Amino acid sequence: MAVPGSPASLPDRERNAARTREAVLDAAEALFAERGYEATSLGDIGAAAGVSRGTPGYFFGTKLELHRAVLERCLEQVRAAVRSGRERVRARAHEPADIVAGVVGEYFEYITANPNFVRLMEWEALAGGRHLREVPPHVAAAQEAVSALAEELDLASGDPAEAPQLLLSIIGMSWFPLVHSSTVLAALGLDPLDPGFLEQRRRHVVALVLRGLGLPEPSLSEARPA
Amino acid sequence: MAVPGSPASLPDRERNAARTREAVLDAAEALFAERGYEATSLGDIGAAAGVSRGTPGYFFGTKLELHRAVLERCLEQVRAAVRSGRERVRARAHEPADIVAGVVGEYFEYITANPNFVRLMEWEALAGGRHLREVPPHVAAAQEAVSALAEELDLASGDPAEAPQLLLSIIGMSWFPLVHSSTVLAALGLDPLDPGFLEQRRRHVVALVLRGLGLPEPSLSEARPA
DNA sequence: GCTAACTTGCTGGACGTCAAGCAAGCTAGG
DNA sequence: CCTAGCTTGCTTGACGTCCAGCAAGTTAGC
Repeated sequence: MAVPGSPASLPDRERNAARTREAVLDAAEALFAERGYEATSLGDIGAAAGVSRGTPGYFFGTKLELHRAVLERCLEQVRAAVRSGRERVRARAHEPADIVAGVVGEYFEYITANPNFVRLMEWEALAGGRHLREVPPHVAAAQEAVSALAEELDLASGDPAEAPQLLLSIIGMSWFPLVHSSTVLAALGLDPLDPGFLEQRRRHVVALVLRGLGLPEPSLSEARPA
Repeated sequence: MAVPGSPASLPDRERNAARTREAVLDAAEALFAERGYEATSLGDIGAAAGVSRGTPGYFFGTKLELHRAVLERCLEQVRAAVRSGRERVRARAHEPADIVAGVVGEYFEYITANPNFVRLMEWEALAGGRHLREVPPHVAAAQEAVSALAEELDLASGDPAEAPQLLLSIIGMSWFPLVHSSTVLAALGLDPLDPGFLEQRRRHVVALVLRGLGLPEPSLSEARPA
């Protein structure tokens, strides 16, 4: 594209494999999350990353391998976010009710700010989890969450055996508005991008979880996470 | 396939437009729910319905129109099921707590027995609701549900303004295990086809909803719907 | 025999993958 | 320093496959 002799030619783009690889990964994440695996072509990904249609294949070999790389990176990010969120909350709160409220609230805010993760998981779930199965971290992440929850339940003199059910409820309630913005939410006239709605939703989820545990409302300091 | 002169040829299939149309619709519902819109070809649908690859197009014109027909039929069925379920529960229960518990429980059992609906909605949601938008009943169905819930909330001296949030939670908690059987549930070692798990899940959802409303546990007669 | 109920052949487009090619640097040898 | 030769980064063309839609054909039933 950039003719060597042309004075008007852009510097084009410095050749930088690592940078290009990341750009492809970013573009793939956005498109896979938006349209799903089937409906996204390698050409689309290349175009979105500002490279040719062959470049994604050059770096990742096959479309499936690229998808796996996207899933893995995204899962690791969420796992890290939850871990650090939990530590942050435990540093400033000690009552189990406050801790559960804080962690659930932070999780809610994280996925709201990074909806790609939820959409990727949703596409993958509908496809039967065939690609995710080859991505190790997802099992560890789920079990980490359930055992952390069981720990708090135990401290709150609740039943730790309820932890898996409670986790399913937390995730289900948190993911739902992100996924169904254009169907159920639209039919109800709710706008999932409205900060007011999100704040209300976060409060509702936290309240349902706490009341479900028989725990009191959290103290004021936990009403909003940092 | 059936060679005209061949004596071994099957009686083939009596010609019956209405029956064939239904067969195509059934096959399309199953395949769209299973694989999604993009990954399902009209040829696959024809094969599953026991007709040629051109027959779906003959009856429904275009793939998109067939999809819309599937969505519409499925939505009407759910709407009818919820309506009749509500009437059935109200005929045998009068306390708001019992009614809410009964209707939520019946809804849970219906979608568990007919998971096609949930999967169709989920695919559609991820695709941006573009096809569902042209199917009128879905808005009415959602609003019907929220106003019914608001009514019960009002009777239970709860806040009717909480009805939309509560509906989102009920749907989110109920749908989640159906959708994520192969991802989150699998990672946690839970089997969503196990009746024991489903029973546990149903109780958990109903309990969370009731406690969220500040309502007591339902009376024994509502522990299991008819 | 005529119309409705299908089936079969065809066409144009899209996509994943592979392979060839080119160009921008890097490096060794002078 | 400078340049030949090699490596790496990326693009382009080609091939095989698949599919939706259309049109022409065929069969069944009245």
